Amino acid sequence: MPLELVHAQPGVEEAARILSHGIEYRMWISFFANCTIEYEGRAASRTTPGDRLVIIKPDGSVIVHGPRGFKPDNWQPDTSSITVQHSEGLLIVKAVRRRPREVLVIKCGSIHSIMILKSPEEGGFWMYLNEHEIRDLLASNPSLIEEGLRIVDVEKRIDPGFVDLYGIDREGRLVVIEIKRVKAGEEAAKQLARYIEYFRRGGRSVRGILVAPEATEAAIYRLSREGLEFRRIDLARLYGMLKEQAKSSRGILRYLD
Amino acid sequence: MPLELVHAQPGVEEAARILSHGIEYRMWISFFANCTIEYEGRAASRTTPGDRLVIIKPDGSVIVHGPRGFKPDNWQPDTSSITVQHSEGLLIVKAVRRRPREVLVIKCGSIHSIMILKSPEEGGFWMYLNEHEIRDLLASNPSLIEEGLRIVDVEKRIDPGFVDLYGIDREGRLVVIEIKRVKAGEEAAKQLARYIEYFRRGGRSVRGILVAPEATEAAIYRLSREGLEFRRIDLARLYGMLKEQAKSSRGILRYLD
DNA sequence: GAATTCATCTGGAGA
DNA sequence: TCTCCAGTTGAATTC
Repeated sequence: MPLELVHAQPGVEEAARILSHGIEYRMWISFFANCTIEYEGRAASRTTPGDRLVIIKPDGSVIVHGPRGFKPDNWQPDTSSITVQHSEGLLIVKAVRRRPREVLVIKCGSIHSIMILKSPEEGGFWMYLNEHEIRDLLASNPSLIEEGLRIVDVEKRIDPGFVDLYGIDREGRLVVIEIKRVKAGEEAAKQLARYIEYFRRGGRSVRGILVAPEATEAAIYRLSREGLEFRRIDLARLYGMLKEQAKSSRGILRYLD
Repeated sequence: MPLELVHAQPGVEEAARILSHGIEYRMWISFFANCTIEYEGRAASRTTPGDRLVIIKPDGSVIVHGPRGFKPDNWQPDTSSITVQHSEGLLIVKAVRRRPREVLVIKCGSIHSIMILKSPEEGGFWMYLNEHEIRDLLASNPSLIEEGLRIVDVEKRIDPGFVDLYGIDREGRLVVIEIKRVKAGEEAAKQLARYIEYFRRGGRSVRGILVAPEATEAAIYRLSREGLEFRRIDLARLYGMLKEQAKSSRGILRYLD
């Protein structure tokens, strides 16, 4: 049973007491405050005052969010120490990181509200269909790319980088396969072209296939210009296959449906 | 004067009412809940139940944090709609994005606490020494790179991408300059090589200089093999120059020290 | 520990 | 809209 506490409009002194206690007992803290942020480390920055949401997690991560967007205004992923002080009507939270040496200072003029959670529960884990899994699924089901294709190598290292899949088609020709989990842009086509060029320089005849859910116009054009091919894959279908696999093997993915 | 509200242990129905109201009036919401997350879009994922912090910002961004680390468990940066329902003892928050089509569903079994802020104030803005500023500083002080160098163009667009700085040295030769704010890896050297190749294909003799605080072994080797040069810059010195500039011009950077 | 690569990367600028 | 590229990128894996 989690223990939660909420505070509206605490004074600076009370807020300092609450935060110190929460940090000491590794609680999970979230508070709204009007504050400035100062950061010095790999870069240096300073902000004007504004309303922000400050999060301090049980593991010591500190994250400061502004009112817009996905990205935090500032953060400290792996703090070695967090200290709380109050002086001259300001609440000051200082988070220090050792390597690289970085200091984050949050100066709060007023604290609007504080929420604290002492949770006995670990966050649930999660799983998703990433490029690795797409690659492995295609490696074990190469007919999804082309009938008669046989995969010889996965993540084959060559000079310009890594070839996702490397196989032989039904007519015995070498096939280099580049996989993108999202819409493939021209850059992906260029990358495949670089790999192919490497093999052709070595005097080998080779086909190149870009595999992705979709591709931009520029990518398609670049592929055709380089004598390469595009093969569309259906992510939802692959996800379904993964779920089937998971069900039959009763593996880690059993939570999927 | 911001308006803030806090709620401890609201029931599912009350929580739904509070959240709907907050979203409708574009308030800033933060709540602790035991929940699962389902996401389908560019990837697909589902989690087991766990305690998490959910943030809904005035601009419609949704962020879900687990108890550890800097990165959120899940998010939706630019929602086109957020809906709140309750059914069978569950509070369900659904955030949908149009392009790319993505759906994020948060199912809460219990809500530990809710914090809401109606803030009249925009978050403060901030500034730091980024690659942009390094580039501009070097453009107006090219002797920091080389005595007698004259800058002709900044962010010059060519086919393979953008050239950071483009100039002419004291002997009248063309110079292409690639800047990195952090330690330059082999990829930076390759990028410069691609630019240089573009000019040399055009039949022009040209020097290439990689400018960075430091460079990896692989980068240095690649540079020497391609007949390119490396020039170390001192970030602290540039930062000092920036502060001097800011002081004398009383410009936007006056907060820096 | 350094270096390399991926990420639901995000975000911004330019054509 | 697409493309290119920076980021206090972070995080994981390999060397």
